[in-house]
Amino acid sequence: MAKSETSSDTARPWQSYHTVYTNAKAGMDGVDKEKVQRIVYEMSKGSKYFENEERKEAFIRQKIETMRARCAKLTATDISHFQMVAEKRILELEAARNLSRIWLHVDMDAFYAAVETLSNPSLEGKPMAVGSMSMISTANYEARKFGVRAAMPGFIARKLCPELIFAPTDFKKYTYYSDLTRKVFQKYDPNFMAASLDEAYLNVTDVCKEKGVTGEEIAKEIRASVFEETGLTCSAGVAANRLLAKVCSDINKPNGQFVLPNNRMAVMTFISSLPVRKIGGIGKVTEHILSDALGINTCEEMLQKGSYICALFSQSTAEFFLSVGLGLGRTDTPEVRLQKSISNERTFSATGDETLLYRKLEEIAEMLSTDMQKEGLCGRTLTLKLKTAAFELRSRAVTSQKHICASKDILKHASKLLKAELPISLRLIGLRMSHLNEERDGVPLDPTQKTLTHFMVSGDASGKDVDEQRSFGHEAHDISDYFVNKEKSDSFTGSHETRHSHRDHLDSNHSSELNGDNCTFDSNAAEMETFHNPSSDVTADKLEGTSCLNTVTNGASLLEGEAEAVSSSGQRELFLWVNDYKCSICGIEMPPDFVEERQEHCDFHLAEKLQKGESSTVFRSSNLRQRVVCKDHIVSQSQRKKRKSSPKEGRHIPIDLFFIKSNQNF
DNA sequence: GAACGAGTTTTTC
DNA sequence: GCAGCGAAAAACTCGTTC
Repeated sequence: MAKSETSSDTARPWQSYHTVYTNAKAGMDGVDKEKVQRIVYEMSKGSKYFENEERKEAFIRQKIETMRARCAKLTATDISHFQMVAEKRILELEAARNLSRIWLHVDMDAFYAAVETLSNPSLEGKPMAVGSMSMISTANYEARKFGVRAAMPGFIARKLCPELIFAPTDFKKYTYYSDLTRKVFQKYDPNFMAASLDEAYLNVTDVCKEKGVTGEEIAKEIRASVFEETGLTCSAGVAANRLLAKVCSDINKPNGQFVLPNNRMAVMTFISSLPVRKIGGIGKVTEHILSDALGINTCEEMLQKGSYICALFSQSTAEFFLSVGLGLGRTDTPEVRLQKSISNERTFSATGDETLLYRKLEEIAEMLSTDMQKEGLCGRTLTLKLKTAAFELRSRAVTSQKHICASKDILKHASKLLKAELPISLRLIGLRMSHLNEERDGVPLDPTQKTLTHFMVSGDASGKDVDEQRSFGHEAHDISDYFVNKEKSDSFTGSHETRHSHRDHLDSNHSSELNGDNCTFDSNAAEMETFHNPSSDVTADKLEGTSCLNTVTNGASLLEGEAEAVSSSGQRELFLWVNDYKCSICGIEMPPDFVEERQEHCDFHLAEKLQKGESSTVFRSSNLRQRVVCKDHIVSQSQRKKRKSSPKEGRHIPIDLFFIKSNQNF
């Protein structure tokens, strides 16, 4: 089943170099695949990229070997068991087959390239690609004849086709034309699903009924209409579900369509010989695994080897493969398609220069923030993606309790993550925000998250006062030393380099304009909440860095929220970190960056008081508001793993238990 | 064992 | 002449916590 190293591999080493470029794409039927593979191999070998690809390839081979070994270990009883499992699942899937819908997948032909040709007719008939020397986004059909295609580095593309003309990407233009096509789609399915700028799924069941026409006729009409509106051609696939419609739209590309009748026999015949790679969601790696571990190359074989699929893959993956074997796909239109994450990343010449790296990070944070604000999104989990000079990928994430979208907040957390990875030589930095909601910054904490802090400050656990009460306008934050130093050195402040459109550039070395906010303390970054008590001047004292907190030597520490003031029975009692290190109540020492542990420690003392029965008056009175809390809960899991909780950990009260206890006191 | 978070992998254009 | 391989999103896996 598996491909073993043969003598031809040694004689023609490029044959075992798996790239995505030999996968048949529309317009590439007559391409000399071996020649393309050889050129790609020869231009790549010896590079760091190539070495990394080889590492990845070896990893996949290992995975395949493991799977084959697992297959070999399956006993006859195992196989018969999994055969039954597969058959049962196939019957269930078959019972749910829905052939009542007519789905249309519309795919614009070489979209970016076609738009470029439209605006520059001299490109007509010439091989051209949209992109740059480092990477191309798409190629027209003339270029595809040479093996040039999307996701190929420009320098390889030029080697394959020396006449190749490059056009820079212009997303504004593509968006404009995309909008024109969408206006057409809208007429046929108001709930059409845009898959990308140049692709959409339309449920035309209703419109076919209304007009008394077939899916084929609607497809023709739509394609004609798109051409009329844009001057661009597209291809369409018509089938009973989205998965099949997508496969169908590729069959008669460009400027064609294919209709798969809505009957089981037609679907099964169509799917039987279909290579698995044609299915959306099955890419280079899955194809490789299915082929080399299980000998599965066509969709039909998914069913034939159902027992092995059920034995080797997770339930959801097995189910997907079996449904592919049956030619099943989604037939519904999801009511809401919520975006799960939003990200921005940039590649640049590999560097270990920390100043440069921080500058890049800052640019990306800025771009991400802009994108998020455009979309009206805020997120809780920030992931830093890094690609080392050796092309190895890493990611580090932090999850905050608060949804954020401001660049200064993003940068604050991103800086911490990056700082932990230094020194490092990088060629890419990316930032991704997930756990999105659609509300703006400053949303209240999720009321289901019953943190002690939240409970205390809101009084009624609703959290509604949190933002109103957040009053520190001049906090220091825990941003990396770099930004503090940067402000001092003024190496960026006041520079007014142009900010370019982030989508159009690879390897752009521009520096974004750095406004004062990014260099100075920001108002939200420390996430410090102050609840001012008219009878206490804690807030004012802190702001002025005087009197009651003068045991803390470092003024900045005060502003970082490293002090806690707890009021008890109207009598002010200070709880703070002496010398920014030592708990004033029990004397336990904890470094300043143990933010979460410190918070936990504060909570512990507070809970201790409550347990001693000292709490009721505190909670009943408005003095509750005078607690100054440090709420920076944002600590990466990796950091958490490294650090152990305070020695008092054993006495920590589970938060839910605490709620029960304190509610009893009310 | 479900939910969640972090980190990795895969796919797509 | 020379070196040189992207960006975005989501799924998946695994460990931790409750």
